[in-house]
Amino acid sequence: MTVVQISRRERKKLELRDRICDETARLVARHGVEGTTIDAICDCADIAKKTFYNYYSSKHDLLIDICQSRLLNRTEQMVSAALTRTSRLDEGIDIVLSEIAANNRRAGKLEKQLIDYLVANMGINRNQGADQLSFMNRCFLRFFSSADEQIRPGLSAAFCAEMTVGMVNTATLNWLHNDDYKLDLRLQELAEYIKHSMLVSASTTTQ
Amino acid sequence: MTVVQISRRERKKLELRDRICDETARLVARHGVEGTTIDAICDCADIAKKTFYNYYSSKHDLLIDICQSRLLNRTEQMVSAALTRTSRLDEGIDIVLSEIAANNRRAGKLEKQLIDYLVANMGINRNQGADQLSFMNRCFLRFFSSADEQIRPGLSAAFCAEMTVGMVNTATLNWLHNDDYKLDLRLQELAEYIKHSMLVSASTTTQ
DNA sequence: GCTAAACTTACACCCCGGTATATTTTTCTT
DNA sequence: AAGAAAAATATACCGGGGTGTAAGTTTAGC
Repeated sequence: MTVVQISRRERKKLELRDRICDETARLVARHGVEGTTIDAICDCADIAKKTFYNYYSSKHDLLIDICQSRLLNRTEQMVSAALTRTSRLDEGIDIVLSEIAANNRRAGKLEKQLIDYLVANMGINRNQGADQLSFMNRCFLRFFSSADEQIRPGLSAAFCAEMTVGMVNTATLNWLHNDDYKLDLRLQELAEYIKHSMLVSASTTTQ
Repeated sequence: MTVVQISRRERKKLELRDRICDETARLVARHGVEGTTIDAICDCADIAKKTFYNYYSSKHDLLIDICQSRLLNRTEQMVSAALTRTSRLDEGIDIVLSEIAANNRRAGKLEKQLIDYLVANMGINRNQGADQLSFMNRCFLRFFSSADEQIRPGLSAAFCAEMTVGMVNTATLNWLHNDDYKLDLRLQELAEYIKHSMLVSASTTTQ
């Protein structure tokens, strides 16, 4: 039955990698990104420093990995889910942006730290790995490309995707560093704006 | 005649501050931001490390100061200049975005390093000082506020300013980390988009 | 079971940003 | 010209990210 062609060695490696991530997440939730040292991570995960560097080439690498699994992939899934629920981009935009708002609203300390790290380091590909900004761009590119005909003539899917990412990011950043920033309202405003300016108005719809 | 109420002490302090900035700029142009160490800066400026920290509280502080004087203030002046040349926001947008494109096109290594640092650290106000993102927002807010009546009904000047900053930043970031990115074209596209979607079309104009 | 390869470990070390201390030099005041 | 205040200095140090080495441990495959 179990065709899992995975050796004990490989399995243990995966487990350890997970443990490193989990312990790091715990520490970041408690002490923030800057306050979380590699040594502390190694202590908690009960490994030697050198072992850590067998798994991640740098602290940045580790953090991006955590962001990828806990934020970026989630966003991608959200966008995909929106596309399966509707084939109309205007509805999709509403769904996605309101979900982003909801996620941020209920974000705990860990999530806020991660969002902060991620958005602030957007486009920093210190390492080989694909950078986060491109990831988001591709994610929204898939969204807009799924229905070119709903995009306003003159605009390209790539342009819409890039600018959407840029606007969402800037709103998120402003929210993170501005206590009285109303992210929900801004994203709602943004959704209206995007629908109105990037998409052809669906003739059969509200007002 | 010379009413300059500035003591030798104050003058020397200003000179030294300038020297620190200049030497840092030279080093950054040659070795990048990461490759420029405080020790190297102190060597070049011929001061003790402790003296450096009398002038700047951190490396970040210094870099932001350099960015402020060489990028942000320039942008602000550009926006102001655009407003004196025309009272029409659509023309202003064209002027500003094409100048940003031109500036980036002829940016040397130093400028690219600074833009990179600045955009990547947008919103990171590690220190007390006003952060850079707010600065840009205020800058464009002044722009849009100067002629509310030209803004599309339903949109606010604050919203337009924020989103403009976000879109320009994301385009800049994509350009920095993507060799075949056509920033000129994107910014042109963006200018058209902004004019069309944020501003009321001036009835007396082209097509 | 035995061996080779993969992996982990402890420990010492480098680099860099930033701090502490105690002393000397420069400038301002009068 | 002398004393006070401010600034600059050399030097040693700390903490954290990251590396190098040489030995020890686990695993895979026979």
